[in-house]
Amino acid sequence: MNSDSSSVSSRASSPDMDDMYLRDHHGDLVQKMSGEGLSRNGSKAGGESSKYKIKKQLSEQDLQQLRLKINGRERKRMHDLNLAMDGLREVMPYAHGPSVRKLSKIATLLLARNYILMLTSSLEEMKRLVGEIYGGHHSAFHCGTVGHSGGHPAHAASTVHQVHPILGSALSSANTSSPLSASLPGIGTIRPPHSLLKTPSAPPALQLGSGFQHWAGLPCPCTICQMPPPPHLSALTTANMSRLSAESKDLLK
DNA sequence: TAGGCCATCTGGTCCT
DNA sequence: AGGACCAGATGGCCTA
Repeated sequence: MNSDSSSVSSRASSPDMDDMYLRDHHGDLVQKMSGEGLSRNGSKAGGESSKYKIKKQLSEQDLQQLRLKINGRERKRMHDLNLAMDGLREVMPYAHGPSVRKLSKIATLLLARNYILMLTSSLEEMKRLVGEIYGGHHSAFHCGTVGHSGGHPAHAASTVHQVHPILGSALSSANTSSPLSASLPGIGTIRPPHSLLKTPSAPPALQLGSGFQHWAGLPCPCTICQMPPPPHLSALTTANMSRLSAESKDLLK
């Protein structure tokens, strides 16, 4: 799961390495506690001196135990943070595989930010376009609503149909040359950081939504789905994805 | 070999 | 008081 743990297995991240770290840092620890370390606390504010008194009452062994306990907590906290970071990497539109180097933390965060911005921009643009095309009489997301699905067995039976078929076809389209790509101002404002992503190979094309199926081959009974989708919509999201992919490539340089 | 990335330790600060 | 969070320091590993 945690790819870091495998690559870092030789490091001291494994719990059974605590002893080694105790030995490695033991000298430093003892030196700080018996010498300059504690007196440094005492030289601070009055509150610190009280702490110093409390600490001084503890035996050296107790202090070591306390230090180990604190270190362990901190280690666990950082491991949890790394797990969350791995979870973020998993949902990023980025190639995952043994041949691809893992995104660094900063690259993951920056790419995630760009991704969110891109999705937000795409969503707003799609809402606007659907509003323009259908005059706002028919919500673009009606198929997922309870009210609309009530009378249609296909709607009730299908749990795959989470987005409007038009959006689904847009998501699954392979066309990358769209005039709409130029009409997405938010996309153009997304700027990749420089030289933060590195990989031996370029990331594959993004294929979000490629698994979408329109009613599993059945025609959607609603009025919108019986209309042919506007041709320019078919490439909407793919264009955005291509943009994001290009940005990812820039990040990978 | 330099630089990037990372894990860990450590002390300080804030919060409950 | 104890725990969570944070930032600085340190050292190891890896790559260009």
